[in-house]
Amino acid sequence: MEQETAVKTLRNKEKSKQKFLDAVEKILHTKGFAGLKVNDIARTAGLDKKLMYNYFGGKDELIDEYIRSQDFWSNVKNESAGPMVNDGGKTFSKTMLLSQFDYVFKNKEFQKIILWGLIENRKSLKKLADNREENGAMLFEGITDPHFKENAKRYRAVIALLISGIYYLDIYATTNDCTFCGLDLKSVAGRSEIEEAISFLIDKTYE
Amino acid sequence: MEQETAVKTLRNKEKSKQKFLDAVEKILHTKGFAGLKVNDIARTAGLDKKLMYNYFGGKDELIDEYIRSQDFWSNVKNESAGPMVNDGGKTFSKTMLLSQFDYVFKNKEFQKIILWGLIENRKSLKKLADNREENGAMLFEGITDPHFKENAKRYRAVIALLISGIYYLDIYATTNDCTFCGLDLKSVAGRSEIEEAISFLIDKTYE
DNA sequence: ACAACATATCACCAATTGGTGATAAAAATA
DNA sequence: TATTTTTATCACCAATTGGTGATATGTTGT
Repeated sequence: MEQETAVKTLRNKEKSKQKFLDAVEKILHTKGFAGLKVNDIARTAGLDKKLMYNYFGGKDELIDEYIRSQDFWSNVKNESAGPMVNDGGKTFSKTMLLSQFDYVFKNKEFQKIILWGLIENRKSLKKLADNREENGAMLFEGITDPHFKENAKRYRAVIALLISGIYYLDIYATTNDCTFCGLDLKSVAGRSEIEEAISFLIDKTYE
Repeated sequence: MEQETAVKTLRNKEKSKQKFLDAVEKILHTKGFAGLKVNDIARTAGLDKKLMYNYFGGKDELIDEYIRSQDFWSNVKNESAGPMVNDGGKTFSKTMLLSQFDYVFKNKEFQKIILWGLIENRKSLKKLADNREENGAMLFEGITDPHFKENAKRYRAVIALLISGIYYLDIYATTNDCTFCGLDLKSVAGRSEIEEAISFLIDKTYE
């Protein structure tokens, strides 16, 4: 009995907190971060905004907790952790980049988070960025730096350009109907061109 | 008399309109587009907001006119239109990309405009994008498509990735103190790495 | 059953938002 | 000079914003 009632109470509070987090995601998905107003969040959650202050401390803390709850990078790294052959990270790099290109395109919430990192300077966003850097460091220091030796930094720069380009193109394709460099980034054909270019550039970098 | 003319210009419609446009730029530079509130714009312009409605029709029209007034792409293309050697556009591509990397980093207003294009879907922003596509088409159709022939689209994809990457990295460097792929994008050293990688990738693409 | 506590709602606040009609003040025109 | 038009300011509006104290409702432990 004690356990049952205790769980019940806990579940209610947690359920309400979750409703707020879900509301953030929903608004983020539909209106973008500009639409994240206190009253709207509460209305979307179906709860009084006072609870938001009680449970999270305020809008900013709620948003921070939402961002923290989206552990995008651990998802990504697990997903793309495939066979690790001894080719200096060539296969791994390709797989990672192509996987990112697909993942970011499909995950609109992640797009908003990325965009957010270009506009605002939140702690929680910086933490995500740090997380990304840490994951990247494993690839670089463990595999590609030893392989490229004196050209190690140039390889990092290539990856930086490609990841950035992938982010930008995916977000651009989502919010714009326009082409980019004459390529339709929403069509399978256009996206294939980008994928081939990614693969091509990695190959050339490893030559 | 000259003094009368001076008084004349004190009450000048065009000058007042310009004050509003300047206010948009100033706010865009300091607070970003989220700070573009009607009252703030009027206060920054040092004029009554009513004039904004009289002269432009409203905030949106004012902003559209500001965006239109920033003909970034014609500036860029004139700037980077250097010597056009007969190397299939290799030198031109390099110069253009490196020039962009520098230009966007220094021009914070342009960064905001680019970001804006990833968030909102304004007519005036679409027009800028169309402008960019038109300028690009001249390079592609006139020079690189004939050079790369069946691989023409892959070259376009490479340029798309590099331009996008340049945009993203420049904006990222401005709003974040964090590194990207272990590179400090604010330092001369970090930026040199990116520049070398751009040059390297173009070279490889033309091999 | 009952006190103590957790959960949730409500009414209300001050500040800010976008927006407008009335009107003053200057300039142009007659 | 007197009148009309342009330029600019002011006062005010309704709606929305973020935020809080008082209070109700339900749950738990004794």
